[in-house]
Amino acid sequence: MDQLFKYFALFNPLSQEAENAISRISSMITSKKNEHLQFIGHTCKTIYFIKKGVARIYYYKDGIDITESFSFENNIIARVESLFTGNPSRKAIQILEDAEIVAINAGELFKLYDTFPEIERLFRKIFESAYVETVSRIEGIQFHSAEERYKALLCDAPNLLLKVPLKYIASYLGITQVSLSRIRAQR
Amino acid sequence: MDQLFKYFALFNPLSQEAENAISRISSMITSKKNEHLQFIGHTCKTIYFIKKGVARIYYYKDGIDITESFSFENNIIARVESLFTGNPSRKAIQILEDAEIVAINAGELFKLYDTFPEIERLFRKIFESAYVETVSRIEGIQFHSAEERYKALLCDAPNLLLKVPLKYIASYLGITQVSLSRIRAQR
DNA sequence: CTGATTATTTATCTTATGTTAATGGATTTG
DNA sequence: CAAATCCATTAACATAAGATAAATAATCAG
Repeated sequence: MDQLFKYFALFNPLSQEAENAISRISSMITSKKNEHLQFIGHTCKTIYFIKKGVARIYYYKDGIDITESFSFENNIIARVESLFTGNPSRKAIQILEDAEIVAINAGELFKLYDTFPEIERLFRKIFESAYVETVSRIEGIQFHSAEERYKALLCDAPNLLLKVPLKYIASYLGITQVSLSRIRAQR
Repeated sequence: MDQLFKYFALFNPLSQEAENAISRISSMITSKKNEHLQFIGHTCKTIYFIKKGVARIYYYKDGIDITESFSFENNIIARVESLFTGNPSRKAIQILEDAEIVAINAGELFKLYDTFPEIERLFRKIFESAYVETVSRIEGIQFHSAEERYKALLCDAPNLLLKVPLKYIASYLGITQVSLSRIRAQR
């Protein structure tokens, strides 16, 4: 759990009691490549922290598997469109590289908000920063070609290539794997 | 201010004291078409609530005016990428239809978070829901043509057309106004 | 080791959108 | 009120990004 609390401290350091409270509603999971953490149709009731490994969120668009996002070590992953609305999610979470994960029970977490304003503040800040990232991703999608986005992605996450099949990267970029191959081929 | 507190109550109803505290750090503004609420390069220190009128956030991409978002009556507008980071914003806020606006001092508001957890919770929820909207907008941009996005936009905000010049809608959709005209022409 | 999955290559084709330019209507402003 | 500016439409043409299909090569996993 230490690793998790170090990550939290980047946003809002917690008191010992708050950390204990979070520990109590969390569990450690190990999961192997290609396994699912969450399935399509279920309502999201867990926030995951990736200690080690890689995961993605994906969904089906017209029967085609689309990767919405990747998450690496030392990051949170959650299907916010379900977590914050209570609606069932059309999305799934899948492990792409053997992973160690902390699973935080979201229902219990939200209850902790009442007794620990510092915890509410922590997650407010975490999701504010995720929100800001998402806003700037829109700009990237709308005004850059697939090639530019691919290069930007590599800058952002250079080890992505080592860990993730290209077909997932292609769908993340919004193109076919054939197109991605072509992009990679030029030089 | 009543209208604002009704809007707030949709997310998290406030106590009388909390409402008073917010009133104290807010001011009423009226602004005419084409005026600016916020300029490029300034750090965002205000959250606006639109009681009446229309506004947009825009920025320049390669010298071209791009509309990032529109906001209508009964909605919040803020440049979150600056508000949450403290960085100067590359974006501006402009009024598109004569407006009455409540301006909330963000610095003071964030201080209120310490004394009024209910206010922190309120804004947490407001921005969580904005975040969810933004996530789904990405899907719209990546997997729908400009034509589909235009139609979806009209569904979403039917009175947009009456209030906003088409050139702004075009840049919001990521296309030129010539292309938008062509899309509108077919039937 | 062998079948299954994944990646690459090539070739062809589609189509959405950009660019430029001309026009007429609307709106602002001196 | 007239001139000037801005806005939306239309047309003609260009183009380039990416889809699709099919065949091959490489890699992975049981």
